[in-house]
Amino acid sequence: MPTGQPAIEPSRQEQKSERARLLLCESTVTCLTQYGYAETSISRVLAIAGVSKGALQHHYPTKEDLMAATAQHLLRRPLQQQPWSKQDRALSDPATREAALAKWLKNTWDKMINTGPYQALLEILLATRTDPVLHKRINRELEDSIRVIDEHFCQQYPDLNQASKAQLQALLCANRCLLRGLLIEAQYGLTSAAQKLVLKQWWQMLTPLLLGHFDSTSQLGETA
Amino acid sequence: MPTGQPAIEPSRQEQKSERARLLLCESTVTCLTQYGYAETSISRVLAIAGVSKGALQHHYPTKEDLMAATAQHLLRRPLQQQPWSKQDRALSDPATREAALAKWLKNTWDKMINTGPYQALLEILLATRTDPVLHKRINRELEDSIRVIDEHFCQQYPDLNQASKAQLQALLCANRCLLRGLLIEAQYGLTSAAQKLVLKQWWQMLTPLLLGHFDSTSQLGETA
DNA sequence: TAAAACCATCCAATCGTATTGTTTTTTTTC
DNA sequence: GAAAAAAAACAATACGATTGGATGGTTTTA
Repeated sequence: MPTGQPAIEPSRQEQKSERARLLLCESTVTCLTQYGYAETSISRVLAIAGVSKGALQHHYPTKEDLMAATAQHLLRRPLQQQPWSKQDRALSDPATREAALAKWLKNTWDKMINTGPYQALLEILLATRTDPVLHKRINRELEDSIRVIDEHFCQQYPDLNQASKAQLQALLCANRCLLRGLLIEAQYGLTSAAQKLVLKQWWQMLTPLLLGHFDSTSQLGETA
Repeated sequence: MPTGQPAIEPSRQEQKSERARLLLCESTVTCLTQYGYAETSISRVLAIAGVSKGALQHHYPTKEDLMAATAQHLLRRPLQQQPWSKQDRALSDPATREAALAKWLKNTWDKMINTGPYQALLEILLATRTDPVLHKRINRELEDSIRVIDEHFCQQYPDLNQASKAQLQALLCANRCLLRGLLIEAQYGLTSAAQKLVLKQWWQMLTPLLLGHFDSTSQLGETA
């Protein structure tokens, strides 16, 4: 039935609109990674997208609308990040677990943080510090995004008590922070070898603590 | 002898000039922390400093000059950071060492990273990613600043072989990165308690590795 | 025919910089 | 050592370019 449930298939106009919005957001991302937040202007985004000013203003009336939409676009991207293993629960073997975790850690850096889109997101994030209006528009989605990722990670653990979960979240937060900071550090005077060494060292510190919570009896590095 | 060696005491004009430059740089810092890089304009700095446009342009002809000088001003600040102990070498006792290190770690966060001036520096650093000209002007001083801090830290160790030093530098870099990332994370949805937990966890992971290099025999978490 | 998508142009405001003039300090010269 | 010339510090204003946003018209889709 073509029109059995109305609004189930997007109309041609809706498709067009969505494609246009996507193009604009992606152009904004390109602009942010290439020129930074301070130098990201409406006209520059327009030039990259190859559309007119009126088109942009039709979809996103103000620059703030465009930025909020772009942030949303960027935040929804990493949620596709795979968990430890494609198939659920093949992590009964400790060695498998460690390998899967190592892969996840590496993946987080290679495919999530150390990428153009994340640079763009970082530009927006830093800008929101001094832009309360934009901050308010993005904050909720941002917190949700983090929560989902953390939750997703924790679900790999069979049964997690409150204290263990708190520590895990702290470790995940630390991981985010370190990688984010490393992305910035990598801009100046950090050789590729030095960067690898830092990552190796960090993962070496992190891995046993993350794996430790699988056996509820042995909890390495317990806090308090 | 007042004029024994000429040009030893700064002339009145030089004093005036230096005071003006300092005022301008500090106003720029205020502007950066308050409004961010994108919203830091000449006129805003002028308003904060309370001087005329001509005055600024006399000391710093272009905005880039002002930013470079401000970055320099900010980079020279943290070098006053104290080492582990005020007096050299009172670290023979392991317990004293640990206490001194804990203090140093806490101090690095409280007095160096988690501050307005560092926020300002971070704004400039992120901006340099997409501003090659500014990047080039600042890069050397930036690298030097890091190197000095690292070197200063390593000097606390009596005799350090090459491998140990490499690991120490990786750990110090990781520390910088994590704290920098935490500063950004703290902007959104990170409770004060959660932040403390992350810091506590991180310091707990870091401390034994940093202290391990005092005894050249036992090297914890050795790499490769 | 109405609405959505898109385009071309215009607008006031602000950007960073250049220009010119005034005041203060330093240097030169008698 | 005081007057004159030079230079530095600072101020006021002007300038072209660009900013984000507004307006009115044209094409496409419903």
